[in-house]
Amino acid sequence: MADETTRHELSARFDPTGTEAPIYARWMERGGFHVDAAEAAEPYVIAIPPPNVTAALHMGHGLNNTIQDVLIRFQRMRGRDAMWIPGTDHAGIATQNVVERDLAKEGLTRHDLGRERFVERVWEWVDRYGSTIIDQLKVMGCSCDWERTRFTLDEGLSQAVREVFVRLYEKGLIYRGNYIINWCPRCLTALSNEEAEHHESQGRLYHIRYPLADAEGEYVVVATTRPETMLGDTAVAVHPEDERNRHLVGRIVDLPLVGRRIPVIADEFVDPEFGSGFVKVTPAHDPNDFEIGSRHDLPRVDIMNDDATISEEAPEAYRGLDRFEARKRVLEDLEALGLVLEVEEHEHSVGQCYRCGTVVEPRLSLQWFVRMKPLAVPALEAYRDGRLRFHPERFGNTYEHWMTNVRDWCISRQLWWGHRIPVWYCRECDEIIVARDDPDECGACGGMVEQDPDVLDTWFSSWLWPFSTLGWPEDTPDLESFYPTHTLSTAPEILFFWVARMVMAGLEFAGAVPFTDVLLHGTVRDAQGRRMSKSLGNGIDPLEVVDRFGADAMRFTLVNSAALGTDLQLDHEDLDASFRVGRNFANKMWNAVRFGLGYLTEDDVRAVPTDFRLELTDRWILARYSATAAAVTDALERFRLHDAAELTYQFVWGEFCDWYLELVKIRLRGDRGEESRAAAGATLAFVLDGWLRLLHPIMPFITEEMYCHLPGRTDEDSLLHGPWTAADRDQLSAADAESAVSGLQEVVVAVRNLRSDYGIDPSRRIGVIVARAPAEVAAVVADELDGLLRLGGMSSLEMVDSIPTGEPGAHAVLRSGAEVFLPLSGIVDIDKERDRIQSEIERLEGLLSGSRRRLEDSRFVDQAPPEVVEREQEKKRSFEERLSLLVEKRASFGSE
RNA sequence: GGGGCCUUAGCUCAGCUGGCUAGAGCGCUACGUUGACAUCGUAGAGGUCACUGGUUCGAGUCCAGUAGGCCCCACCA
Repeated sequence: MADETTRHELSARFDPTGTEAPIYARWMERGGFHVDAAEAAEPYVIAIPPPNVTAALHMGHGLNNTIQDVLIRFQRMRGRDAMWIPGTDHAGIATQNVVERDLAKEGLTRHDLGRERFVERVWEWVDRYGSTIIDQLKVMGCSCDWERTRFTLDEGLSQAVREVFVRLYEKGLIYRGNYIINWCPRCLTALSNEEAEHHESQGRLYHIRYPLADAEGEYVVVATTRPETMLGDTAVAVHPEDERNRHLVGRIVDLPLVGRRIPVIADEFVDPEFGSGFVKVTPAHDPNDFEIGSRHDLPRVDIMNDDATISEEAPEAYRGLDRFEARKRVLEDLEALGLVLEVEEHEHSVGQCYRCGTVVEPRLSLQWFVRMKPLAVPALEAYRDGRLRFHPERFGNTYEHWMTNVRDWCISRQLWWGHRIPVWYCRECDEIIVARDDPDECGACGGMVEQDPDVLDTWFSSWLWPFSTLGWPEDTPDLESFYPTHTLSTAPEILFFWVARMVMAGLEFAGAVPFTDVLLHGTVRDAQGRRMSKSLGNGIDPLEVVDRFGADAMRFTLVNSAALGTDLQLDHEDLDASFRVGRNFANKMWNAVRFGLGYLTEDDVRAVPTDFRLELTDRWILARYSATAAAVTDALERFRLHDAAELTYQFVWGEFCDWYLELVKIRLRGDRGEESRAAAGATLAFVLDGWLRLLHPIMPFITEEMYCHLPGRTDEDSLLHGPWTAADRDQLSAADAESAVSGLQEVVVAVRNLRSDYGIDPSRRIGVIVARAPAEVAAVVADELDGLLRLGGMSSLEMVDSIPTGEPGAHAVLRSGAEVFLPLSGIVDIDKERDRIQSEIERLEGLLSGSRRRLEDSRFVDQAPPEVVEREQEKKRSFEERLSLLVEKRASFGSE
């Protein structure tokens, strides 16, 4: 509690401010989230997708970590040794960029500092800001095993990275070579295929004439979207079976602007149908051309520097120009020579650096690669034989497709921040040393060695996360107890970057699929459906939300809005509208408990309801609770968190608060004697306690707070370790009670309905007559008469055999078959009543005729399952019965 | 060029293996200070479940096609 209010003076409004932090502190003090390997009999493990160290929490984190916490808390309450491994990622490029930007404010570049000092500087940054996001997760209530917090660049994980590199190298799965990679000219590093995001963009296709060297006035026409790369052309290719052009194979072309003489070659790659059928071949700047070049042994002319300016390999006129500047210049010059035949608008996809958005340059470069095919085979198998499951399932297709078509992974980065590549080159001989420990000298000749200057792709450490965090490559007890983990929850966009690669690494190095279930949640979007991003300024700060509405309200809203596999929309301009649902629900819960506290005693809380003489409504709410608990459990087991939220919400608000609390008030006051009070008290306490449990995974703070407030409990108590649900303590189902209470609800609703139809003053209490109520409904109506009268604003409720005729009033026939009659002489207007009844008759007639049609169709009766037919017959009977009563009623009005 | 998803009340979406007299929250309208809750209560209006065809006793739910929107993958210059 924020203030000094005691149990009996809880404020009418729930204010999470000041209550959440102390609760979290209590959990931490008791070591509530830690699981020791030695005592983990039945572990349930999630490894957090490590956020970037420099990141600040955004709603995507909010959603993902709420999901994980719900799962962890659910399993913890069920008695599993639930362990959630937290940590952060060093995020190579992203972090280096952040620190470089910071340096830039001082007018410095990393080169001014030099490598060593720069890396020190990044570490300082990490030490200063690195724990921010971890602290923020705590504010959200995340129950991670904080003692196990890891960082992808810490000592242990670095050892794992090195071990993996060496093993793969020794196995021949890591190699170094000159290939076309994606180069970011701003970050000045190579990128993997996954790190180059392809976006459709409107570009131009330029058709350019290349004169034949030996025939004046004859040309071949090539088409390109990157004209500047022509400076590096070393051939022109046609398809070997291209009837139109193949006679030119072997001829020589004069490469304009450059003056190089290049051959016309034949290669299968060329599509004879596209354009003129000629392709310019630039082996150093295009992956296809590289392949063609390799097949034909063409020279590779790299015309670009690292920063994408034109290099010394190109004619002087273009040297030093930026690639886009060079493009313009090349076109102008070609234009001047009359060699530009045509310029076409052309939509094509252009790769961009996933960190800075700069257009990447496919470029020949000497890099390190991982051979992926051999790793993909077992990873694919694991999915196909069901050891790995995706939720929603459709992502399995995506996974399968990527795995089947996986290409080698470029893992070297020309950065300073990251795991240094464990490779040394001898200065004296050709020896390459790949080692677990830093070598002092060349093993072959004793010469001086020099370490490769590059670092590894960030994902080269992330892909080891599920086992490196547990101590691998050491054979630790943690690894023994907690690997493989169980569930992985993440965003679909890192399926390839991370998830797929973790599966590969897990199988290759730790001998098992790293997790059995992969949960891919949706994207958080703004009110216009746009992705939330810094640049659009449409993000929502989870901390602000927690501040204003409480972590529980945020968590509930997120879970409730995110149906499995669907995106969710939140309005950054109207947080109140976005998080109202959760806040209001928390308030509702608060007040329901507050009400209970006014009546419940310690004995009630300790009692077992079935020890008492339960009344129908008690048995009803116990049955409803039990059904809800089962459904919620099932939903959580199936990762349908949204259903779990929805189900508890409807139960707590729509059944427990709206009906049970209302009906039980009188009994709690003792108006019906101690026996009745005690049964009500025991039931109320039991159900209250029950749904606090069901909601604890989603709303841990308020449920814990309320739980500890129940009579006889103290802050020493906790829901953290469950048990999950007490529903199985007793056999609680009660079909008779359920149909009885729904009959009762119908009566109340009908009365309210009629009152509203006739505009009866809410404060006016009216007498009501009920006839033909089924026995169980009659019983519960009799039992709960007081509550019923209050709920329907009635002065009396009389049960009769049949409704008196000839008396003016409003009439309704219920689904249970009961008739409700409000004698309202002077208020009820005959015409209106007749119209009302007439339209109800018409509605029922429609339903009845549908029902009859079905039942008269022998195919339906013969082929539909018997229970469906039976249900249909019941429906028909009910429609007929209700209709006949209404028709009779109509007749009593006489004809117009 | 492949692959996937979406189209259900004014808005945001549920509706998983076909049986629905199609739901929720918000919004809207009317009414309400009945001692848990106005962050509330009661009632109401609002839907040819995008369209066309098929399978089926039965389709919002399955299949095919059409239209619109979104996403992922892809070396066609």
